[in-house]
Amino acid sequence: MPELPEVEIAARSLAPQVIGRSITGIAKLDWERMIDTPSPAVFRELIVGRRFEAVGRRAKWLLCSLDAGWTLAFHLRMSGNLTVQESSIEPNIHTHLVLGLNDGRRLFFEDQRKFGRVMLLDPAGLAELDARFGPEPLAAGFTPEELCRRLANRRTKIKPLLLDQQVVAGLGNIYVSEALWLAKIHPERIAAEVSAEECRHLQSAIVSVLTRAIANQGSTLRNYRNSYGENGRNQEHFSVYARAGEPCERCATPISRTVIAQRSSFFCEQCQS
DNA sequence: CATTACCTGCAA
DNA sequence: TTGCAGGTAATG
Repeated sequence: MPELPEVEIAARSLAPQVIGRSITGIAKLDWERMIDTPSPAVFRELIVGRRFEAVGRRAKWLLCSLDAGWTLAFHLRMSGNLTVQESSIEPNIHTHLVLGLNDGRRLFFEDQRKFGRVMLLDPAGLAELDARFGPEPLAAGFTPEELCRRLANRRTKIKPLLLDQQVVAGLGNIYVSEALWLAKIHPERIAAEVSAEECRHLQSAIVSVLTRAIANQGSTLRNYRNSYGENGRNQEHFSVYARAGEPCERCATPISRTVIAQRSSFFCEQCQS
């Protein structure tokens, strides 16, 4: 899926297209299991007439603030896409939710693999969601010291630990591999054994990898598009992800691929230790 | 910690 | 046909 940069770009591109618009109705909903909460019946009832006031992000959730304190939350998981389409465009078989907007356009939630989720939250529900995640890596609170504290005493490998959304919010398989390469840390290192200095490098590597990905409009491997339907370009700038066998850009050693905690991991065995 | 489940499509 | 894919939750 979309990781933090892709969700951030999805939110930024969606915002100007929906803010101030109201939801006139549900034009299509053919996979009710994607509505996590409330029940699909209640969701159908509450969503009509709601007005978009803001669009943001927390971890990998895209959050639409609606009137009356409601939040419409989307998780794109592996293959989800949110786009705004003209009234003449018909949804395809992978578009499972279509919301009508009062400017005649429609918001499409397309999701080939059907892992995506939608929630309509009241303020308490939103607070509960927020509490499930660690710090936002691009916010002021994400300091080297904060990251160090979160790695301390953890006997697990650094790579799966960084995928844990309670440790740092929004990282996924691509950007963890990229950040560990930039920080020259081997993905199988025990988290607690990462030194304070390495931790500082890792914190700054996470920030720069994510910042660059956002500047490049996110990474499009397969399904990801922004809310105008446009591809990201960051996949052209990967240093290690999906580049097994290609030369490391620092030392020319072929990039390795291995499986750590059931996920593909890419790294340079020469310059990451 | 690992395994399985959730889904579909694509490339080897 | 098999394995793999940007994620996460629920199991041993």
